Amino acid sequence: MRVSREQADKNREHVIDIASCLFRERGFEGIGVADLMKEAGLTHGGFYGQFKSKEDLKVQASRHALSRNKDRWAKVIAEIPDEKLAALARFYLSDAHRDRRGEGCALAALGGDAPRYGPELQAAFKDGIEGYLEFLDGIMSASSGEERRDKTIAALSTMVGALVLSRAVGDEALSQKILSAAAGEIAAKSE
Amino acid sequence: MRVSREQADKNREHVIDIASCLFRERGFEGIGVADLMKEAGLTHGGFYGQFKSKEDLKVQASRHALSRNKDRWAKVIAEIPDEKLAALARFYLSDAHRDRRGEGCALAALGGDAPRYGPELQAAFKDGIEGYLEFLDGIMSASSGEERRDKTIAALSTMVGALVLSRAVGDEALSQKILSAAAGEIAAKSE
DNA sequence: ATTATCTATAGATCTATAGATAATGC
DNA sequence: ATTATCTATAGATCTATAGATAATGC
Repeated sequence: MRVSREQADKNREHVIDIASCLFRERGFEGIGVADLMKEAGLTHGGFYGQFKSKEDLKVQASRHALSRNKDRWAKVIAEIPDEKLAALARFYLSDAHRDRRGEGCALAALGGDAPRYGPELQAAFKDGIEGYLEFLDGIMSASSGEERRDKTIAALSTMVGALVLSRAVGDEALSQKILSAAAGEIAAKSE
Repeated sequence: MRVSREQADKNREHVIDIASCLFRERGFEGIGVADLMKEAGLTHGGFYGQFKSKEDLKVQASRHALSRNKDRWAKVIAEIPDEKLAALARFYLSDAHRDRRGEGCALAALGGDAPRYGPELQAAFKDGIEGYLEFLDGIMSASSGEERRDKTIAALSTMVGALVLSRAVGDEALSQKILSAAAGEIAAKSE
């Protein structure tokens, strides 16, 4: 039954990885500890040897998802020479991203739920959001200082809001329209 | 025990009203039927004489919240002669709105959860979002037709996204910064 | 007679823990 | 000897229903 310390570490990471997807897909309350562990190929009781509580996993899974999302952003625009923000907005506001909540942006998938939980989860989201803003600041061509930061914040807000709305309407035509309108506005503003 | 048909209607509306607040505050899964009914001064079992299921109440409470929010918007800008969109953005992106999830915009409070439920709930959100867009179209000074609709969609996305982020960070300074930056950008764009 | 609401409960599910088991790591 | 994981279960909670009760509405 017992596995090596190395394997145990891998198992824990695997649980965090699976939780980060299933929480984004079904919400923090949409999946239980037993089902999560089954999905990871482990049994229910083993969970509490690795995590303090389900809340603890919510925090770790959120940090994991936010960090992975940022890495993905960096990869997407690495090869693009200019108009980086417009390219990122197109990527973020794509059908593929909208339809894959489990792998997509944790801000859009779980940001609305974050304020209902404890300070540790909110700290995870704070760190995640600050990371995104710094990243966006780095690819913003326009202006500098406070003005740039304001534009960065507005761009992130527009992206997150549009993705949330495009997923909530449950209507393909309107959903498409929301994605393209928001992407278009961000591109126009970043010229 | 039995009350008049009129009183029964009032009771049902009261349950919907309370549910629309508590769902926004704690999430659809954050409050149970028994506690909801207790909050309304009724008993658990009575719920199923008024509603088909909890999911049914989620739909009705969402429609109720979205409709009330829109009425509120209309009142807020009724007296304002021009720069209506900027005024609405300041109202929407205020500390007061951020801190009162239970009475605030249902798109920001529950929009991220909507895609996890059935088509009837998504239809409620679709209708709500279309209502907001038509309303915003009416106060948009700039341009007309498709171009105006795009700007309307972007403005709503920015407002919803910024409110979600300002609530998720759990940090007063950053939260304030997000609200003011987004309000400023919307005002600048609507000139 | 009808029906809005009440009490009581079935049945499922959820988080967390206790104690056993068996492989690792000293 | 330690510990990662397992089985089993406690105890709480949740949705939904059954059947009783008492006031309304014909």
